[in-house]
Amino acid sequence: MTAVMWFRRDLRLADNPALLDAVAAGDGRVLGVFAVDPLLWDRSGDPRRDHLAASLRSLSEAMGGRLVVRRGDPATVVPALADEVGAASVHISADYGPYGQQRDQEVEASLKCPLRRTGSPYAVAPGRVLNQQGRSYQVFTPYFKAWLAHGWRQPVEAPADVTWVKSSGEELPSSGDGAGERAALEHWKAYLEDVAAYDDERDRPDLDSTSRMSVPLKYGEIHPRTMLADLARRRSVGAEAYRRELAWREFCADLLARNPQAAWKPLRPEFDKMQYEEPGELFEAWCAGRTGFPLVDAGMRQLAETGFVHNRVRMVVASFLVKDLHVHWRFGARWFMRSLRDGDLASNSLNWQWVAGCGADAAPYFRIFNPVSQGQKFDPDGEYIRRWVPELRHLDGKAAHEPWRYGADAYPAPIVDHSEARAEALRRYAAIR
DNA sequence: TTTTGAGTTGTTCGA
DNA sequence: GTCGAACAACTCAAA
Repeated sequence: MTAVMWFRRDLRLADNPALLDAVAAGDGRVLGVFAVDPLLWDRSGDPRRDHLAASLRSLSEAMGGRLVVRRGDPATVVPALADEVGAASVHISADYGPYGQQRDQEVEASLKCPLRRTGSPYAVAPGRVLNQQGRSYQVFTPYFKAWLAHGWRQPVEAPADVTWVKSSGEELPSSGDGAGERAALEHWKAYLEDVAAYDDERDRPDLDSTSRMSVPLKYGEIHPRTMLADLARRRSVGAEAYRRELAWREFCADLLARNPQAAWKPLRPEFDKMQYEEPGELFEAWCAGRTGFPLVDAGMRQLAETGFVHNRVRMVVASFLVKDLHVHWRFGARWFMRSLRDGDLASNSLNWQWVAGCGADAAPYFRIFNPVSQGQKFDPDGEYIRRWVPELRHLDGKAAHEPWRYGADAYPAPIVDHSEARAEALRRYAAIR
């Protein structure tokens, strides 16, 4: 017999229980497939497409070049391959996103053999952490405590003996540098040496001392269970703080699984009445990094140039769009999803909602980031600004955060008055209460 | 059953 | 310059 392992966002061989099940079901003979879904591919920006292609290349190399990549609707591609090899079963790691759940049901309906779900991209699958009433949590801290108490299994090894079954498929790009399971593990092991400093330094975009694990996690090049096992061996405040961030990722996935509409609609219904501006010139200035606020522009340019933005800066640019420009968060969320290499629907949408004040355990409406003071606080020497905004490289130290005081002809003037914009945001929030 | 205290990331204002 | 208060409303768990 042969089993099919349908890879999606679990592009690794180690710590992959679904793959172990496929190997067992196929008695060692497994056909590994990745279906390039045009619906998802066309919606992704270049950074995600590039990374996915490179990661598939890396996975295929680890499989002796036998990963079968086919382009097309998974509901056609996967059953066709299963027929081709007379598969006993098709194996997946469960997807809890709104699109993925529907797609998997359609594939299941088209298959002649069973679709077996084993594991998920999370240490604790969405829907497993429940309060005493048997419902999902709306507040992070109690969720976190229950998540810790729930616990997770230990990582599992890569399968020892697999005969990867051949079939025809698309050519993969030749370069897989920096992507894939091996790169993810090497990067993670190196980062672990610094995780103790995470608590103190993670908010500093100039130091760039975050783990950068969002991309490997997005594609499942590593499983969070592997990371949690490593963190458990390191008792430090930094390791504890890092574990909390992994739990936030799972909290977001849990919320989205239970509220599929939360991808683009506010969780709190009163926000349907919130007054927003249509995205126009100001929105375009935000996208392009030409708002005249150095920290906002540095972040948006880092995003455009690299497909990544430091976490602290993501909050600042998001707050600026929603609370200074009064544009609906979904436009920002959509821009992020197109631009980010690590773009994950659950983390992206729920964190935008958190900033906008309409999500679960959301930031209070009166918490409005001041882009200048955030810059002075978290980029004290202005280095992050000078790295991404060349027009301001002539300004020393903190002066880079207030170019209007020190002169910078090539740089735009602020497109709004922050103090007035803040007051307006507070008025609009008051109106829906 | 009811009450109480606590809860990711901030800013401004006035003493 | 430093410091505390105010800026809501609601969920959840413990008492």
